[in-house]
Amino acid sequence: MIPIDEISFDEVIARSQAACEALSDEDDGLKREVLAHAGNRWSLGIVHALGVSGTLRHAELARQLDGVTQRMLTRSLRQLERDGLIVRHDHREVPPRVDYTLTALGRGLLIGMMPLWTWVIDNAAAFRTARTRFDQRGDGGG
Amino acid sequence: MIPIDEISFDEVIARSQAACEALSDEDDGLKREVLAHAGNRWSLGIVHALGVSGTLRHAELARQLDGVTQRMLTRSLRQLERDGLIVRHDHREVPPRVDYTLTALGRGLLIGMMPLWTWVIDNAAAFRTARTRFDQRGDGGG
DNA sequence: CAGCATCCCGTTTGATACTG
DNA sequence: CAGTATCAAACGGGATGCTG
Repeated sequence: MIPIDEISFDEVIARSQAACEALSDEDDGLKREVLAHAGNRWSLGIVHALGVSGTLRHAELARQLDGVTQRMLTRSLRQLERDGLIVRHDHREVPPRVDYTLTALGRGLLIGMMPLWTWVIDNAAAFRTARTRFDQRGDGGG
Repeated sequence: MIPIDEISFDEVIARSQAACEALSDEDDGLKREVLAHAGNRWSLGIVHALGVSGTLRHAELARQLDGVTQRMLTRSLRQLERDGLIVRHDHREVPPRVDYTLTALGRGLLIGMMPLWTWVIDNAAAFRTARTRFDQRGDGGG
């Protein structure tokens, strides 16, 4: 992977350029799609919960993502399944039993997200500061 | 940073857990917020274009993000500015001249996104395959 | 317990026209 | 050229009730 601390910003730009060029027009949509799905209210929580627990049932996920409705949970689950991030296993039993697991792709997402999380944590304060300054600037006018 | 290739999935999970715990309730919202903004149709393209070109004017951005409307470009720009990712520089000239530049925070985003892009590139085919299989499975059922 | 169908709302996105 | 205002469409998200 990329030892980010050891490369210059120009290097980053070059890599970013290369990465974006490697993605064709269609893949560019895919890129945003991934972000959009990840930006959904529950998708990330599902992937994370599944990553931590390994396998979870519908109700268990509903409990861990406290606040989610069945509708949205099912929706998110389907989306994630369609994206190949999770696997749905229907046991076909009389008391319905269905559980979900992360695929290799899903684990890859978790891994790929890590640097972003550490970045968010590291810059959470900066975000708030920027936002506050922007909000206050509305008065003084620029 | 994290030499991802050299750590196990369990390690990733542990780190992910730590990362999620490090984010408080409020910060958790921030996390999704970042993803949501990044998931916007144009935000990512703007950050990338700015990262590559350094400084761009409104019209130049509109050209590079071909397909964007003035409305959405301005909106995305404002959002990005509010998030502290870009800086707006109004030259206050008679033929209006305004240009935008990435902040350190914006460059950080670009850096943090890199692993995710490489992952998307590496797994673009897997995404399509998964989606296709999911779509076809609708017939066979079970 | 798992999941689907229906109705409903707010936000995002976009096409068009207008201002300085 | 940069930005705003308005109107309309698309989508995400949610509450409720029903099925197997």
